[in-house]
Amino acid sequence: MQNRELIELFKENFPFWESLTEDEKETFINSSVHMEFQKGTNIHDGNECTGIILIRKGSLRLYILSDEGKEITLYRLFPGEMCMLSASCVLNNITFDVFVDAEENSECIIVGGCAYAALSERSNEAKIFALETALSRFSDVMWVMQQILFMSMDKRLAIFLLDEVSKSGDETIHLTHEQIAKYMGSAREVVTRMLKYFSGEGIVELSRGGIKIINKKRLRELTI
Amino acid sequence: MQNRELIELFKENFPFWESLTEDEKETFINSSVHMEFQKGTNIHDGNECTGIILIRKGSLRLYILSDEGKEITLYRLFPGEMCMLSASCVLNNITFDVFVDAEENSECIIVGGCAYAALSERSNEAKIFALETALSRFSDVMWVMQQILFMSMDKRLAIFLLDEVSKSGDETIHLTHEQIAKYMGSAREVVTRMLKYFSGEGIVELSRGGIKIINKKRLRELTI
DNA sequence: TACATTTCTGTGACTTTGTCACATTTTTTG
DNA sequence: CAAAAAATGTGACAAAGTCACAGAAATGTA
Repeated sequence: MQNRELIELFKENFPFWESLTEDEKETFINSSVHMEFQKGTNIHDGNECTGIILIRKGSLRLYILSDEGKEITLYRLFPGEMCMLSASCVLNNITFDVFVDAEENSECIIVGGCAYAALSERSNEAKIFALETALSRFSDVMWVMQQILFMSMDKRLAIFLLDEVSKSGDETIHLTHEQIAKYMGSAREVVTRMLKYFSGEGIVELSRGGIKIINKKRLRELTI
Repeated sequence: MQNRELIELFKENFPFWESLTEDEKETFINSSVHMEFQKGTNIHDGNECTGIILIRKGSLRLYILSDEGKEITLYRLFPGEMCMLSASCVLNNITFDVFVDAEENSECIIVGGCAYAALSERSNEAKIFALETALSRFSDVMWVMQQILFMSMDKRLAIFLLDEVSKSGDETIHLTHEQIAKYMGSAREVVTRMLKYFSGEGIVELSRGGIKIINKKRLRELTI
């Protein structure tokens, strides 16, 4: 990737970009790397400070992990979005560990956490941006938690399926039950059973690796 | 409360205090009120922007609430602590509703949210302070969520009881099963049953409104 | 092509946790 | 002291997660 392009990207994504000195801009650019990740690989594991991840292509999944290996997906990241929680050394207030995996073959720009941390010592704008970006995810996470803690499986699954359809524009969702379970913080068998029930009710049509929505209205009713 | 005392309090609690102009300080003081709350009353309900709550005496409980009335306690606030999530108009990034109740008869200083919001438009320090304060609770909430989502009841209850003892320094915990269930995001019957089991194992001794820890070692083993 | 392997789905049995209904006990209050 | 309120105890049941394993579909490989 050309520097030209990188600068364009930073200009779009970091509102404080223009307020930086030429030196600061250069340091910022030099501390950034372009990386490609194969589908399924782990990008960040909560230990070291990976840095700020800007997604260019593909998609990432951010999740927490229990000792027993259970995963709860907090949110997913798509092109144009940014992952701030992977830059632990920028955010001293964040003490919990998150994990980030590539869901698809993905291309990212990673801005070194330490470089950003140093910058945010000098620039209030940079600091505020990091805090606001992180804090805005707090609300996303609370939405996920409220779903898991307060809603029944049928409702949650209905919400998930409708969400997927509206995201991709495709009436057929190309995900395995296992993947859906991970996204929903549930178990594969539970998803299988509920999908089978939906299928029996004529709401969806199941095939290996695919779920076709055939009665969106019924599905919406379930989300009420 | 005297202004003198109030200024002292603000100096201690707001790191940016000294950087304010005399005018700003005055506005800040004028937008603050001293309030007392009876045990059990609701202080903030997620609708309007109550403001920043500084706890002087007593204790508050911050929780989320489902449509069906189920509560999940996110954290509790004690004297010297501050509640930023009740100042929704300061934090545009926070879109979820929290509720705050007085657990005990409590005394608080409430700083008007709009006044703070106006200040944080001018003062980066004030803005950063609000963001950092809010963000630091993100980690607390994640700890609660990890407990609820990943740990078994016996372990969670053991952690809770030990926590209570170390907080109060009293070997007897003066809480009802109902209260404990609310703090833990569980049901009263579940707490009753588990406590009965603990009691049968000789770990605790039960009485109405009280739980005496008699085998702390066993309790600690449960938390591993 | 044929066979082995991997991935995905289906299912019954069981555990844990939460819900509901109601009984019993203890404390508070008029 | 009686009545009401608050706290606790308990059985039956429901929902969701876990475990074990079976079978189907896709993929890889000789």
